[in-house]
Amino acid sequence: MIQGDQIPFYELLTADELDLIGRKSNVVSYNKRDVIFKQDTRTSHIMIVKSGLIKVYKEGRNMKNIILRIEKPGNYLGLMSIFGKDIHQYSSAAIEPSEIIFIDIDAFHEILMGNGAYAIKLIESISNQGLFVFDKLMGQTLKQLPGRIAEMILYFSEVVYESESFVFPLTRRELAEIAGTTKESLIRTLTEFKHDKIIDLDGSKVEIRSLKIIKTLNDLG
Amino acid sequence: MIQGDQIPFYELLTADELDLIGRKSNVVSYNKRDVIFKQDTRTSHIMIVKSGLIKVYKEGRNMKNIILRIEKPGNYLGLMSIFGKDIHQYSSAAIEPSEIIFIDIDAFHEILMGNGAYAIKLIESISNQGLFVFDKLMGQTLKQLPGRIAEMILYFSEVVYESESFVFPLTRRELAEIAGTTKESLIRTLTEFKHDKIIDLDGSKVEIRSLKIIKTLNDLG
DNA sequence: CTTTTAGGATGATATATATCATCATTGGCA
DNA sequence: TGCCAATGATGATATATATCATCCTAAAAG
Repeated sequence: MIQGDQIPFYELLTADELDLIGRKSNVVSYNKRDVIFKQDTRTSHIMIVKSGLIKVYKEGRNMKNIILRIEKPGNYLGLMSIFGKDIHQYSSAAIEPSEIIFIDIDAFHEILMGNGAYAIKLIESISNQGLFVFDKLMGQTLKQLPGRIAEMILYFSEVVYESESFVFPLTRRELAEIAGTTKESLIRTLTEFKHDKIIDLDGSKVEIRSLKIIKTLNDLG
Repeated sequence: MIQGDQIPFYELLTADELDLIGRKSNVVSYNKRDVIFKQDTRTSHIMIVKSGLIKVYKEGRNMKNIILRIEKPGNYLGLMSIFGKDIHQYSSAAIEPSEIIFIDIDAFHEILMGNGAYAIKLIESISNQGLFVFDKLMGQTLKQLPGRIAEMILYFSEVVYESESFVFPLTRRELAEIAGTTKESLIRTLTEFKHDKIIDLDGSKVEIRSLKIIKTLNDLG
């Protein structure tokens, strides 16, 4: 069942609007590795992450992907494609068991038409997603490998898990797809960080030992 | 003076709303190379390009910038920063004599609050800007130099000038900042393209001689 | 239960492109 | 008018990181 408070910025919605969403939506469960939507397919619903963790990625030719972001519960999924084109411009898949709320697109439009404050919140949200990719583009273009790996570690630490110790939820190959490199180069850099006592690394378990150095690497490339 | 039809999607605005914008806005002229707003300053107005050509760029340390997009008349400027943070996340400068319409941010908010259809258009517009950067990120990450230079040439040909012959409005250094490389590498690749009869190049004058090869380079990286 | 496959790790090698250096040309601007 | 700084062009060299190869382990598949 859908609770009102699972909808982002629900406090800006009236009881009627929340009720409309309740009637025009449903929840779908996914297992680890299940694809939620695939690049180049038509958009059909507004999606919200209810639980779990989702990777959003773009698929390139020759099997090379790049992971754009990791979505946590309480965030919209695929908004830019839905409003920008009506073909998904990227794919998404569950990286742990997850639930997604699907909302009818017409009902959502109806709400936006009548609720300017909510529309503005959505504009803010999409703008921030855009700015996030700007930063990622800067990182890719100007930083070299250690800086980009530091950026990836900080992303998990500050954004995804909000902790200095966590477990990578992805394979080395996928981590490389976040940092824009190959799995070999990622592994090498990670073991270097380990030898230099910047992080503790045991399999996928990570503990940041010098946040300062990580941040410096991230800042100075 | 501001004409209603200089406002993007003005057809969705009422006479009253256009009048409000007219009263709450003014036009500023810029010379070539003038900075319009600078990264890390506070956002203050909604901006629309009335005439000219604007580069939008992010400034990195050690004097390395990357140019995100070229804005033409009839487009908003800096929207993502205005709605996302309230500090500009990138800079913009005129690359030819230009005029910018500045609209009071509160008046604009007021319109958005009451005009859902317009808000949705804005959401669509910002979404497309976001998707554009996604694509750029893909290009930067997965393509090598010739592919990125081809991408840059296609950008001018298809988006900025809508013609297969045009004049680069930027220096080689700036062109390199679009393609995410150094000016030397850009120059080399451009002269290669010239020798391979893919383009004619005379100073900044460009004529695409084989659109097919350019597109193949762009697609296959 | 064995075989295959995917992930992780590490070394050797190749290569694309950045960096450094030089020189010619142009265009502000003093 | 003449000078200095910016731009464009090209060659030589350095280097970061991709690519290729191999090995080990664990999990999936037959």
